[in-house]
Amino acid sequence: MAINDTKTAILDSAQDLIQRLGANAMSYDHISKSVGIRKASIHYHFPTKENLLESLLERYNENFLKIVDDLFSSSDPEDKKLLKYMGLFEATLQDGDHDKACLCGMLGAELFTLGPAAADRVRYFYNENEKRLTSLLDNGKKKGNFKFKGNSKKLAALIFSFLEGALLLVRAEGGVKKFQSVKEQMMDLVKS
Amino acid sequence: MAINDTKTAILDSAQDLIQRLGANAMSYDHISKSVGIRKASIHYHFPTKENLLESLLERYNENFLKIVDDLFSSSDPEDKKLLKYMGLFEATLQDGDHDKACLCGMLGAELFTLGPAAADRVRYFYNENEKRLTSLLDNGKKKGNFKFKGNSKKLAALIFSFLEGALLLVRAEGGVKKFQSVKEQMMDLVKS
DNA sequence: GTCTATAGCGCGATAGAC
DNA sequence: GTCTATCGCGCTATAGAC
Repeated sequence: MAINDTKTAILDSAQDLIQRLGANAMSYDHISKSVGIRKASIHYHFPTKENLLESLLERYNENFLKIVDDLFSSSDPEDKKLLKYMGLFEATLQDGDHDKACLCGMLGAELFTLGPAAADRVRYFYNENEKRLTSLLDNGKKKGNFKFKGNSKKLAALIFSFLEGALLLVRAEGGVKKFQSVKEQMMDLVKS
Repeated sequence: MAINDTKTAILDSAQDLIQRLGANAMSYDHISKSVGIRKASIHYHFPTKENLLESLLERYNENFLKIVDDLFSSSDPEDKKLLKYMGLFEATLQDGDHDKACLCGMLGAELFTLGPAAADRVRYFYNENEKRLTSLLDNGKKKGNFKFKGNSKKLAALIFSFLEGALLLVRAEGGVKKFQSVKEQMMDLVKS
């Protein structure tokens, strides 16, 4: 197998495991079984678990933020962009074998068990998302696509917390259907 | 040491560890060091880890819901009750050594690694909180203490998701101060 | 680049003395 | 009720053959 294909397969497997079970329940053994190579071979590509986590977060952040940037630079009105943005989280939930939370949401719970480099990448993901949401809300409010009391930065943090929390909680009960209904409720709140 | 004192000390230590690090990073070894007894002695009180988790959740749910019930049955107006309810989560964050999330919020991330009895107790906590929030919002809307578009049940789920999410995320950056500011933003949204 | 084999540790759990 | 001692397993990680 070409080196990058194996690397990708390992990262895919690790990401799936973490999004369902968390980083502390993810192991080289699990990955090795799902990828079809031996534990020792994983160490060739990613010497330590901390190293694997860092690479995974780099890929995840880059991919996710790229999608957000494309979405937010489209010509849609701001309210529609927000709905689509929340749809990204909904899509995560339905990805593959189902019941996946956001990678960085899961790692937020386990934040104090991570190495400093991985923890920084989790923080980066939060900050970048809130930044982009803040300007979306700002622009939309100016144009009249949103109508809300309070300030855009605080509302951005609120919406992002809500999305990360909802993704975790609907896995316990309600699933995608419940996520959709609270998503719509969120839209109601920012348009009144 | 009297049996119940030791039991309590073990539960306290386990709860602290889980609220900071998660259930999969909590171990009998850590507890034994913090309580000052040997690992084997913990097994006398709680034969298995699953058993310990169930007892801990039973205590946590009972305590928390009792406080909520007292709070919601007071004579305060509904908006003040909501603010105080959100204050319970804020207090968790500042409890003891700091940076603690809600016990059931942490376990939500690790839900699929828990035994079925513990997972059911986590679900119970979510459902009971949303139930109580739903009727608070309903009552407050009727009396004019709240003004929001949409329906009370969905908004209750939204607020609860937000609180659990925010508690996890502000540990990465912002802490209590950030929690307070998004809490106020939430109040703004339900009163307009 | 992947393999076998193994080191070394921390984990949950048990047996039996006191 | 707490102790010492120990078991067996899964973990991350390394050495060295192919």
